[in-house]
Amino acid sequence: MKDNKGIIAKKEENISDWYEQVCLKSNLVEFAVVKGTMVIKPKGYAIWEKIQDYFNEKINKPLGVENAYFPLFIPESFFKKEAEHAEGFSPEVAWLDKSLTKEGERLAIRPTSETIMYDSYSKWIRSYRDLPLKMNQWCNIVRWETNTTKLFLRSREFLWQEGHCVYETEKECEKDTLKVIESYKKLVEDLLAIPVLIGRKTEKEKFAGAKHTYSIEAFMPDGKALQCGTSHNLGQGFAKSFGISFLGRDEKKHLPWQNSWGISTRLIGGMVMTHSDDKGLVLPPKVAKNKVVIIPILFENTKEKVLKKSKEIFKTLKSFNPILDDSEEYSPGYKFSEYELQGIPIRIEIGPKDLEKNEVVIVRRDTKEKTISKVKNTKNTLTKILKKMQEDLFKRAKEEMYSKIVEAKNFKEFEKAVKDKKIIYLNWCNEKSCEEDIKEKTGASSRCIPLGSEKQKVDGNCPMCGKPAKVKIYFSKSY
RNA sequence: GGGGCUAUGGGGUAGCCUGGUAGCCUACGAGGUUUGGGACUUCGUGACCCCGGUUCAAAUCCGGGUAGCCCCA
Repeated sequence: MKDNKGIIAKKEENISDWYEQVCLKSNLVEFAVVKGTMVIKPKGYAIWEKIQDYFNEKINKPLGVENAYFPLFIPESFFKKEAEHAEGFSPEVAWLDKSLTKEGERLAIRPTSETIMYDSYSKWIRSYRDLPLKMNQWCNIVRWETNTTKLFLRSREFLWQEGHCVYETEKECEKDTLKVIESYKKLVEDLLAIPVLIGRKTEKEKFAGAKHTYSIEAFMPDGKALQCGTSHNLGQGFAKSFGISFLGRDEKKHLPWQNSWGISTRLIGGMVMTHSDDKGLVLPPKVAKNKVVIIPILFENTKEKVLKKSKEIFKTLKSFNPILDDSEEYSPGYKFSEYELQGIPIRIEIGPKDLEKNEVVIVRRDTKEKTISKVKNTKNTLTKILKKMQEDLFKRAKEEMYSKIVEAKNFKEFEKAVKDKKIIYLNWCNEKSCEEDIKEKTGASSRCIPLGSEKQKVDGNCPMCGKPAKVKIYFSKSY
């Protein structure tokens, strides 16, 4: 192999270089001129569209959420109506240089759209008959990070969806907030085959301005957590600040309850890190646009026969959106490597020896496992292999994640676990000062308090500060 | 937020210390021979991140900017 065509860095040795090479060389994405921005190329955007399709169909629809679009620019005054929210986001907001409103007010580029959407909501909501109001928008947002940027995982501009709903009662609101985070878990696990832990964020890590936040957390091979989706119960705080109120069934004025929730193109990065290998991208079959590539093995004497058969088979496999690479400029070996780099889940080799036996060779991208199939069974065999591959990718990643979880009973164990790139599970005091202390001493931050664990009794004292333990929680380093 | 390293055709690099003709691999275009794990060959196109300074002369030295990577908080 000529070194500079494929991936040079090794996942085990230098995950950062490796990750960048996989993203760039598989043609998902490119660096753009401005720091922290990227060009998402067709191959990368196709993955985003798969996520959008799944989301629109399986999350929006069942919840009764409609898609809409709100503006990019937010007047400073809007932004400052909710104090906690404004403070939480202030270091990351990009402001326009010019004052573009008549009043000479500064404009922010949205880091999230609560404020601009709720201004509209305050005009739209008059009575309980207007509720629930359930809207989602697909858009780009800007968070002007000063830290290191990383393709998909940490960039100054990224794409996401943000759902924003308004309810008459706390109960309805909380029910949907939970339903969304559970649906996110299903999306990430079913579609992208990334296992996640699900839970509630601590006071320190919750969304600025929220009552509480739920999140799903994935764990990358380098032991760092990747927050993959969040669902915030906003309580009534934003409603109060933005003057959203409704006349209830009792003919009295009430404040509604709200939630907001989102997933972003970061998921693409998580998927790349989780499954890909030293040969390049590995795509879970469900997100692969082209599930199959057919490579005819062409020799001088048998070329025409093999090509003809390849074309026939190509036609019967339309439902897999196959690629037929019958170009004669490259050797088969070259093509094998190329499509492995691009992450096409299945390769079919058709050569003269196979033709004689009326067979094809089917090769799985993730395991390189070869299956010989009779031509007439190809479709069935492919369906089975693709299904198995999707399951195996998830299973393997899940086993890896659980193998990394360790329990810490004292500070030393905690410290060692962070160094060993583990996910730490512990009985914890739930105090902000303790969390800040842990972050400072070890670099780890809280991930989430597992859903359902909150009702369980927690014994003993916090191993980090000695105060009585109140919750079970996960800690780790994070992106 | 603090520190370090880097930037040369589309990709990977040599040259930089000690200033003077930008070399190689790959990709790309054309031709010929090939093809079951990145084939061979001939010819050709193509580059010193940006802005300043020093100098007869800057890829090379100096200052600033931008972008990427690593480490620490």
